[in-house]
Amino acid sequence: MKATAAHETTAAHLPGLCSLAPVEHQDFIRQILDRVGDKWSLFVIGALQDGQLRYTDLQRAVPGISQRMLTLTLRQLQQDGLITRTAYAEVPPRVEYALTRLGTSLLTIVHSLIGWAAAHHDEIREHRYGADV
Amino acid sequence: MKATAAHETTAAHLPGLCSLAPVEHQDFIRQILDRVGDKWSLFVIGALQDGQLRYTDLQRAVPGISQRMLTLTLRQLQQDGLITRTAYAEVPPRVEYALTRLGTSLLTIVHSLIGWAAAHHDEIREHRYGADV
DNA sequence: CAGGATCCGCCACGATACTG
DNA sequence: CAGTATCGTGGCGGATCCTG
Repeated sequence: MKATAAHETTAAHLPGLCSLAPVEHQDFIRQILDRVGDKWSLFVIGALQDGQLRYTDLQRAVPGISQRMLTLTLRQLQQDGLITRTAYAEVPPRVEYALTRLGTSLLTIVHSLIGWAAAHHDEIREHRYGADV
Repeated sequence: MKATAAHETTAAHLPGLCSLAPVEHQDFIRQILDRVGDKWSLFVIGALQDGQLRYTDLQRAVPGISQRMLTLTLRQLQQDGLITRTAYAEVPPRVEYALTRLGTSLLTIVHSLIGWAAAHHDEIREHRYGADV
């Protein structure tokens, strides 16, 4: 309400969390973050970094993932254009999944994140489990 | 890559998702990912990028976050050594939160992720909501 | 082999009320 | 102002069974 609070730069049109991004992109950022935060998507992407894999290969490549989650994750990733799905009309059926260019570009980011995690691994652990070393 | 196709099939001690990282780090990666994937932590970190903020400032800076979630997120981030909490024994009470060096380094990664999201914003949207534009 | 369909437990998260 | 305590819920994700 009241527009007049112009000189008050506070929250109104202010970056907000938006220090990160323009307000218009916020919910989109949220979506991307949700996807990235998905329990499995990054692992699936990681599993595909060396080339295409079949469904069962992925199951083995990502230990602990359930069929349901694998299927769902794959669908989401495909829908976002991060991976491709190629089904061959053979018997037994064969389906290959592979990263798209977009997916590969995301992988780059993921790598730096993993790299960061690995680099500060110990540092964080220290903080978590007793900072006294 | 898998060229040699050793008799020992890959799965057992194999990289697994580990294309991403050594097996020993897997659960740690998971933890980091969980934190990054947190609904709010990245936004809180982003809000702090321009300097320290107080509790209520953060509430306004991160629209939609509840007190409960803000408190929990802050605690986690602090425990991981990503932010610092400084309480002043005044009345009314005042508490300042700020990024640590570690937190700032993570912010860099986050920025590239946000940057990626912004850059491929349209591309992903196309894929999601009907690829026909 | 590559998935669909279904049931269900768990806990992350939100809303609300209270406090030092 | 800066939290804590408590309750309720959605939906994420696991397990299991079924199919083309």
